[in-house]
Amino acid sequence: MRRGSKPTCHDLSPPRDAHLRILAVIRDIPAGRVCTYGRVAEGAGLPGRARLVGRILRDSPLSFDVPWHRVVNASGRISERSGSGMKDQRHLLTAEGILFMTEDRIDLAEYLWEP
DNA sequence: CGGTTGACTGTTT
DNA sequence: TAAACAGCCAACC
Repeated sequence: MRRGSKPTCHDLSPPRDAHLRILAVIRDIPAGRVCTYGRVAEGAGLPGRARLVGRILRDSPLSFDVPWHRVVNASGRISERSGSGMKDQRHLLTAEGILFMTEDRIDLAEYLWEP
């Protein structure tokens, strides 16, 4: 390896590393449970950055490999987005045995998983 | 380089 | 219970 000069990908933590940690946390959410954006961020060592979690699920192609549908907002609702993946998310959660408390709300007291 | 945006959240009306 | 507000910060003009 060339000694020199170039910083490499293992030095400190570029934003990129934060993305991977967030995806790693989401990957650990067990079936039949959910986690909130804020808790995922916290579990990744990034307190207060819930929006970053949402951004990554929206932008990163790697999000296809994690149970993205188990991430809901702090109100126990599915966050709105440009497309209509919302209905799919609800269907996936229901298929895992999660029951909705009301038309659009999940009971976090029962299903919330914490990293 | 500065303003806008947004799969968010806790607090305050 | 619900809406409005303020704080948040990386990505994107």
